[in-house]
Amino acid sequence: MHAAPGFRYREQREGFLQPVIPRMVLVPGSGGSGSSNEGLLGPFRSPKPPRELSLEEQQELRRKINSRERKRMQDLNVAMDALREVMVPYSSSPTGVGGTLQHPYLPPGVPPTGRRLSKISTLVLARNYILLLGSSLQEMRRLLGEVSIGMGVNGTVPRVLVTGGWPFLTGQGQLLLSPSEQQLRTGKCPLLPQTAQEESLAWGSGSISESPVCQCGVCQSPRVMHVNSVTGFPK
DNA sequence: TAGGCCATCTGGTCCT
DNA sequence: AGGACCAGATGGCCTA
Repeated sequence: MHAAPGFRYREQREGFLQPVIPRMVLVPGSGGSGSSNEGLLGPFRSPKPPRELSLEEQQELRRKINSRERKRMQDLNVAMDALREVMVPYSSSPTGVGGTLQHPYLPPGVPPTGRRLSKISTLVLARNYILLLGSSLQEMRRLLGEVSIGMGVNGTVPRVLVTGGWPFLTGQGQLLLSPSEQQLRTGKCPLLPQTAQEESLAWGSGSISESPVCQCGVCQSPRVMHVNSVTGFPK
């Protein structure tokens, strides 16, 4: 495993349960999410406990529940790591050919930190990546359409590229910019819509502010993550 | 030292 | 009944 700064794997320690379980049993109404049944003990806060359990049974049950939850979160982290592996080339490469490599999903001038992506950053970047792929696909379809029309050739363009089969952005709100275009727009996030119309299409209604840059501070990426409505991938 | 990020525990809710 | 999922609480580690 890699050991990027700020990255750690917490060891499994089943003994960690020991000081926790008594807390649950001995401190009525402690911890948890502020349920209204304060005063009842541990896992049996429901109005009618199904059946009596000994202290050992309670502890065993709590161990099982904790273990399941731990496993669930670990599985989630495995999936998150798998997603990171896809995003890592775009998040942690310090250099590229001929000098620094611009992060394709971070605004120009914002260097990758070299640290492991946080969960939220991973999700935001992955989302932007998907949007970019969709835009690229759309652009490719458009170019292929022009080529096929210019050549007077029908049926030679892969059908999936022309007719769809994968969600993508349509209309004038294309987020795809060529590298040269991106460089011309230094200082702005390359994924930002460039016009009011694009703004409306990309962010939908109810976006948060007039600032062109995401205010979340995660990656200074587009505001799409704050849009209330489901991301539009019109067919 | 404050803030960010994370793992874990815990109780509640929903589903099978 | 048991498992999955969720969100709040808590505490540890790390970085600026």
